[in-house]
Amino acid sequence: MSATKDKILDTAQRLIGEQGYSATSVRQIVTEAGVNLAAIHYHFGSKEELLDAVIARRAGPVNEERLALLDNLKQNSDGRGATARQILEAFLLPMARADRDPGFVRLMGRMMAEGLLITIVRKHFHSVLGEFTQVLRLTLAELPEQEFRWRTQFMFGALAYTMMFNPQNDVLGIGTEPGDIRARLEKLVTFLTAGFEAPATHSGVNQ
Amino acid sequence: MSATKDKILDTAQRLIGEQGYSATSVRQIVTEAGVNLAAIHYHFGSKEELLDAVIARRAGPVNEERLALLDNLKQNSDGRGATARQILEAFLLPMARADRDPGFVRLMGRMMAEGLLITIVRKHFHSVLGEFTQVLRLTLAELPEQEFRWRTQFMFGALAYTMMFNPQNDVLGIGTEPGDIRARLEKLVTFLTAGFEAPATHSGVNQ
DNA sequence: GTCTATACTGAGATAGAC
DNA sequence: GTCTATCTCAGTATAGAC
Repeated sequence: MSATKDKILDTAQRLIGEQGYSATSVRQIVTEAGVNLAAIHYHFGSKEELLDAVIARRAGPVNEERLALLDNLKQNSDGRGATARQILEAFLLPMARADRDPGFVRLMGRMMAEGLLITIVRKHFHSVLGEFTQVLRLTLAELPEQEFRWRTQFMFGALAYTMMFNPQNDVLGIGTEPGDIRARLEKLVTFLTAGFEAPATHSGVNQ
Repeated sequence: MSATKDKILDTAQRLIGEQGYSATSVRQIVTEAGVNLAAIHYHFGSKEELLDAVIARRAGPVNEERLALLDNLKQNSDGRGATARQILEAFLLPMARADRDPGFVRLMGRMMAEGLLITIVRKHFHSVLGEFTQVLRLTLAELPEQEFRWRTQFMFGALAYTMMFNPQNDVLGIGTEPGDIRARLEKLVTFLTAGFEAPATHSGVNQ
């Protein structure tokens, strides 16, 4: 692994996390990394594949910890299933481990929020997400299917906003303080647990 | 108001809502609208000001209905304040009125999610958002300040994802059905109400 | 007042010299 | 492995036709 490659990965993660994918040019990345423009094409093929490499570099450990925690839940909660809170903690808190590399958390939030290159995000997280929604579905078995799926969507939106939050450009202008990532995600778990456990919406035709 | 201007506004709203702001070129907009490239500069000045005009065209009625509903709540809930659910309904459901122009809802979701041109979104919605968070803060007076602010962030993330949802490019791949926008937002109100009313997170140093 | 043709700068991608 | 030159397409700007 060349030093050039690492410098590009580090710089790309930082700049894309701060500014977004589209707003970050490869020319800015190579300038700040101190390498040549064509180096990105040589090492990664394209801007999009560079992003893929940035995510691939850090996604593995996070997913491994998630699955390990989920396995623990499956074994220790014999009889009745794990609680929604336990499942959500197992899914969300491993991201806080990446706190040693906070740029990765922000980058993932950006990617989930922008929604354009979501195929790359799915490539690295789709299977583990499927495992979690399956377990969570059993715990919330009484919830109508559409209500459950929409709540999963709500979770992702809230998670994306939480991860990409940056006090420097507070999108809401409400003065939220960052705190460390773990404290953030713990607040999110509280919020989501209550949301998922709420009784189903009683509405008219469209359930 | 020229027909050219309207055609540009309609096409821009649709394409940006579907593809995102950065992924939509002004050349694509003028081609599909059947007008000349320079028309965007002539009528709006720039791509960014075009987006501003698209939002300005629809934001007014939504905000007026929001404030009217909030005023009703203030008057009818003498003694104790309005419930969190009532406040969230007054803030979220007026967007469903724009269901007659579903492209606007999707566009707003995109803009909130992308976060790059959030200054434009804030320009049209910041003051009404401030009114709502103020009223909601009184109802949830016992909640620690940081917990309340983070929950507002969670709300925005979930709202952005909900509004920009498009079954054609389901970002999570979980097969969520769209339903109509009102049914979606009602489910979101249920979810958010429970989340906001949850007891504060009991944690260590970082409250 | 509106619209068109055209040119300018900077982006990502790529071929080929070294 | 690295760099220069160049291609295409993006947003923008302007001169001038109607």
